Amino acid sequence: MNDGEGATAGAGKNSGRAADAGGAPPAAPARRKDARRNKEALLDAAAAVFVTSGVDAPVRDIAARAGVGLGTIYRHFPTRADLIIAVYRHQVDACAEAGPALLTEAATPYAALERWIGLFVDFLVTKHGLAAVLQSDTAGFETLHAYFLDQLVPVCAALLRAAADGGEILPDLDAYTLMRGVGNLCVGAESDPAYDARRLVALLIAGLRRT
Amino acid sequence: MNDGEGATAGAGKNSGRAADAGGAPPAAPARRKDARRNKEALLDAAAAVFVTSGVDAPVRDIAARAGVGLGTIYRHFPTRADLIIAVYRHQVDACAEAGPALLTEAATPYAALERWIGLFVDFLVTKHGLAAVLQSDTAGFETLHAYFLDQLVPVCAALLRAAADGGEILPDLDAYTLMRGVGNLCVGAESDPAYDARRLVALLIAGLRRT
DNA sequence: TTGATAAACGGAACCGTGTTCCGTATCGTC
DNA sequence: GACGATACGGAACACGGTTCCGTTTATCAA
Repeated sequence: MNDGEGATAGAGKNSGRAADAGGAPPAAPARRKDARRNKEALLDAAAAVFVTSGVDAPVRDIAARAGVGLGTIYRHFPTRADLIIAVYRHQVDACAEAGPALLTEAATPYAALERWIGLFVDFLVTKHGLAAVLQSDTAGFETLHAYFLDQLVPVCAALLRAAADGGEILPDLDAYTLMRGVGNLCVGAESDPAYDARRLVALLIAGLRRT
Repeated sequence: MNDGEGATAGAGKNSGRAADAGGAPPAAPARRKDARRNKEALLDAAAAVFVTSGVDAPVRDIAARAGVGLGTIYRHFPTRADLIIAVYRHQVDACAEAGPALLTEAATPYAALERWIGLFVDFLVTKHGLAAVLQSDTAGFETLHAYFLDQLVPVCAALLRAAADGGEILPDLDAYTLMRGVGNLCVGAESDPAYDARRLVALLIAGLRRT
C-alpha cells in the first residue's frame, strides 16, 4: 500500500535522486528503514487488533501488539482515522472500482446498484465498529468520513444516475444521503444477531424503485 | 433508590402507567426535601444541557448547571442512561401511547405505521446525539436501549401486524429490527443538513409495501 | 571505519471524562 | 438542642487519547 506517504508514492527507494528528473516538488522524504518497518508492523498490528477488539481498540493495545512506543504510532498515523484508512484503504478502493464493472456486467443499472450496495454492506458489517465510527462526529474522524465519501459517493452517484436514467428508480435521492443511510443501517449489525441490517438495506433499496 | 416519581433505574416491566398515580406503594421511602429538590434541579439542568451540548455532554457540566456536586448526580442517576431516560421518559411514553390511537384514527394500518414512525423520527432528530447514544453498545447504555425498546417495540409490532394482516406490507419484518433501523437512520441527522434521514426512513417504509 | 547529524524511537507526563469514596453538612425527629 | 439517618461535595482514582522530549539509531560523508 502507500509507503510513499501521502499523495505521491513515487521515487521509491533506490537512490537516483541526483538529478530529480521529472521533478516531484515535494521531494521524496527518503525515509529510514526502521520507520518503514515500524509502519508496516503497525498496519499489521492494527488490522489484527481491529478484528479482535474493533476499530476503536485502545491505541496502546495496537502499539503494544506492534512492539512500538506510543510516540511511534502517532508519528506514523497522526489520528486514529489515518490508521483506519490505511488499514482498509485497498478494500475501499476495490469497492469503488467494482462500481463501473457492475454497471457493465449486471442486467440493469438497478441490479448493479443492488449488488454494489451489497458489496459495501458486506464490507462494513465484517469490520467491528467501523460503521459506528464512520458516522461518529467525534473530532478527528472527519478524515475517515471524508475518505470513504470521496471514494464511494461518486461511484454510487453514477449507479443512481444510470438507474434513474433508465427509469428504474426515483430520480431525486442524492448519493451522499444514500451512502450515509446504508452506513448507518450497518451500525451494530455485527454485534447483534437479532438485528438484520441486510434486510433493512434491501428494503431501503426496494423503496427506491419507481412504482 | 427510585421512588414513585421519576423512577430511573431498571426497565420496570409493569407497563401500566396510569396505575401509579394514586396508589402510593406501602413503603414510601420518605426522601428528604433537599434530595427531591436536587433531583428536580438535575433533571432541569440535564434537559437544558442536552439541548445545547447533546446527550453526551460531560457529567460535570450537568452537575455544575444544577449547582450540585458530582456525588449527587451519581446518587440520583447511577448511570447516564438513567438520567437520559428520566429526561425523555414522558416523550417516549407519549410516543408509545400514540400508536394505538393512530391505529384507530388513520385511514389504514399502513398509514398509521407511517405516521407513527414519523413521530418517532421527529422525536429522535430533535435530540442532539440521542440516536447515536441509543445504538451505542458502550457499557452502561443497555438500560437506555432496553427502555426505548420495551416501550416502543410492542407498539411497533402491533402496527406492523395490523398492516400485515391487512395485506398492505410484507409480513416478515420484525419490529425490533425496524425500530433499530429507523433509529440508526436518524444518527447524525441533526448535525448534517445534507443528510436527509426522513427521506430514507420514508423509503424504508415504502420498501415494506407489498408490491 | 568512524564520527556527525538528522530521523525516529519510547514512554513518561498531561488532559479531559467517567466513577468511586468518604469526611462533612443538613434534615427531620425526639 | 441533640442525635441519627440521609444526602452532599468534591478530591481522588481509572482510563484512554495526545504531546513532548531525552535517547537511540540509521545514514552518509570523510
